[in-house]
Order: sequence, then structure tokens, then C-alpha cells
Amino acid sequence: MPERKPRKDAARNRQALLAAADALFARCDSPDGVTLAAIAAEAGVGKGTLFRAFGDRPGLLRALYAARLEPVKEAVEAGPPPLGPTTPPQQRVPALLDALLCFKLDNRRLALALEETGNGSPYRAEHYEHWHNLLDTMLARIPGLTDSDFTAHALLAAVRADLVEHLAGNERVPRERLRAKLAAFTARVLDSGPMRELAGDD
Amino acid sequence: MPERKPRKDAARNRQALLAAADALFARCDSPDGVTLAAIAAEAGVGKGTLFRAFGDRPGLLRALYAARLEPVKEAVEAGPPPLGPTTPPQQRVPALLDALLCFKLDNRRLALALEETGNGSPYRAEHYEHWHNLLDTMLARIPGLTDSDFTAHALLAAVRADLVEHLAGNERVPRERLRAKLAAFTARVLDSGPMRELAGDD
DNA sequence: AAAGAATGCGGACCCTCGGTCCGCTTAACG
DNA sequence: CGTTAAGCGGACCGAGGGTCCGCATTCTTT
Repeated sequence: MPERKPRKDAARNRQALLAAADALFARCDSPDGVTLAAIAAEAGVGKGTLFRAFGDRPGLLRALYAARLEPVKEAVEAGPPPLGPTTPPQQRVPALLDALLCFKLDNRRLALALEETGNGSPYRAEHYEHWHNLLDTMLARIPGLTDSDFTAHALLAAVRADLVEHLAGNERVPRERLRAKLAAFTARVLDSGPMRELAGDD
Repeated sequence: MPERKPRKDAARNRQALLAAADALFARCDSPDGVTLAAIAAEAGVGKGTLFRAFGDRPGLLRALYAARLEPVKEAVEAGPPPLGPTTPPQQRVPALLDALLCFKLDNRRLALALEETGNGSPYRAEHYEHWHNLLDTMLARIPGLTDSDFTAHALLAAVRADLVEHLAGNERVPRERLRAKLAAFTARVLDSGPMRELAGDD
């Protein structure tokens, strides 16, 4: 097995770098303003260390993003309703989108940085595929809903980092208002269909 | 009036640069692969000329994009139905989105390049605001549709260049199929609402 | 515990690319 | 045809991502 455990200082530096990057992204306005040299400096290590630990810029970003996203993933995969897997699609889809929106609101800069430095499109990022698959599967279970594939893309597009940033940051739409609008939109997409007139219960 | 007419060679070079950029974007896969030096070389002029003509990279991109988009804008503002202003929102909204989708399909690389080099978010680009305003206004006229503002953003997000590129380019979804999916999604968004059961005519 | 091996560190270095500058060219106009 | 200034080109600059390699630190072995 080629797996050797990493040295202690390496692990520590890795953490320091993640923390430094996080801090800098939170502090700076534009993600491009955060240089790798600056991150290394903030962490108190050399550039070489950074590259050894993460390979390149996207690598670092992905690592940070993955770390931050972990709790959400957890909550979706094994958490309690309405996010958890036991919830029926009709409620779980809106819950998921809301969770994603909240996540991006809480990690605005970081999400922005990843989606725009992600080397081209965010659609190649593994986590995108993850959410898309999940959403797609859930949507496919909703009766009367066709094209779950495209619909999943479209719904995810509604919570893209730069749109969220634009609305929350530039236009100062308050958090709860944004969530409400997204919820309304999601409901509109899910509740449509040919036989809407008889579904008034619950 | 401070407006002096430009010299003949200047105008010619400007055109040559636009054409060169167009060609290179069409040829190259990644928009980042197209450097300004390459564009200048392709056009047979020096870099200085390029910068004199367009100021900077985004400037060139915007100019190119605007030129390409002009016909669409024209068709929307003064063309025949279903794109023109005489069409009622219910039909005009899908028509507009379809036109936008087709445009991005026909100008994939270019649209990609603009949206990702547009210095941060595409949401600051004037043309985005243009389409958003128009869509917003149209949506507001549709009875039973709330949050026209957010809905407009969400619908536009469904035809973003990188998503289109992902679907048409990476996943090889054929043009007509994509258009159909978008149309279905749009219809779903528009046709929803509380009093769906009585609208069978047209 | 000491010594050898291997892993990791740091920052000088390189390269590419957007953008600037300035002396020369050339269109425009009288 | 001469004057003028708009325009041209490409050498040059600075910034930032990524590489490299001699030195330091940690792990392993006896």
C-alpha cells in the first residue's frame, strides 16, 4: 500500500492554510484579490508548502469548500427531516434548495471564489454533480414532473453563488426575504402540472 | 461636440480585431486560452492597437458580445411576434428565453468568455440588467405570478452560458431537445398557480 | 539514544499574460 | 505639399500562479 501517514507538521500546516484562506476570503471583497502568496503568508508558511499540500489554486478551494460543505452533506444524507432521506420529495426538494441557499449566504465569498475559479464551469466540480444527481432522483419521483434532469439544473442555477451574492450583497435583499422568494419559486415549479385542481389536502 | 470621426485605418483595425477575436473564440475550447496578444496577432496588428481600440479585455468582449447580440435585441424590441412587443407575456416570455438559449448555443464560446471574464459576476453587465428588466416587467403582467423579480433571475439563470455549454457541449444534448426542455420548464413556471383548472383554451 | 532515510519546508526563480508607454508612421485637411 | 495629430507597434512592466532544490524536521531502526 502506498499510503503513508503524513507528518505532524504537514497536517498542522494544512489546517493553518485552510484557516488562513478562510479568513482572507471572508475579509476580502473580490475572490481574485486573494492571492496564494497572501494565503501562505497569513498562514505563516512558504508558498511551496501550500502547493505541496493542495496542488494548485482550485485544489485549495475545493478542499476548503468540501470541508465547509461537509455538515450540509451530512444533514442531507443522514439527518432528520425535512432534509434527511426519509422525507418525501415534495418537501425535501425545497428543503435542500433552502439549505443550499443558506449555505451560500453564510459562505458567500468562498462559494463565489470556488465557482469562478473552479477552472471554467462549476459544472465539472464533483459536488455539483452530487447535488444534481440527488435532486434529479428526487424530482423523478414527483408525479407529473417531466425532464427532472433539466429541472434539477435549473433549480440549482437559481441558487448559484454569484446570483446569491448579487441579490444579498449588491441589492441588499434580506436573508429571510430571499429564502421566501426561493421557496415560492420552488413551490411554483413543483406544484405545477396538469392535475393541479384536486390536490388541496394536508 | 468632442466627437471626431475616427481614422479609416482605425475603423478597419477595429473590425479586424473583432473578427479575429470571434475566430479565435470559435476555434479555441477554453476562453482563457485566447490571449489578447493572440487576438492582436491574428488580426495582424500590435497589442497597443487592441488596447487603444477597446481599453481592456472586458471591453473587447463586451464590444463583441454587443455586436452579436444586436439582432436579438432588435427582434425583441421591434420585431414580429412572438418575440416582438405586441405579444402577450404568456407567449413572449418563453419566446424570449428560447431566443436567448439559441443565441448562446450559436455563440457558445463567446458567451462563455464574456460571462466568466466579465470581471466578477455577469450580473453587473449592462445587458444582463436589460434582459432582467424586460423579463421582470413581462412577468409582472402575468396574473397569479408573484416575485416577478426573483423569477426573472431564476429563469435567466436557466440559460446561463456555462450551463448551456455544459449541456450542449459536455453532455451532447441536441439543440432541439434542449430547447424543448427549456420550454417545458418555462411553461411549468408560468402555468402554475392557484386557478389552473379552467385554462384549457388558447 | 543516535544515526540514517525520507518527508516536508521555504522562498528564490520562471513564465505567462494583461496592461502601459513612447518614438515612429500615416491618414486627414488646408 | 506641409503640417498636425490620431494611430500604430512592440519593447517593457508588474502581478500572480506554479516549480525547484538545498536545507530542516520528523520518523524509523537498531
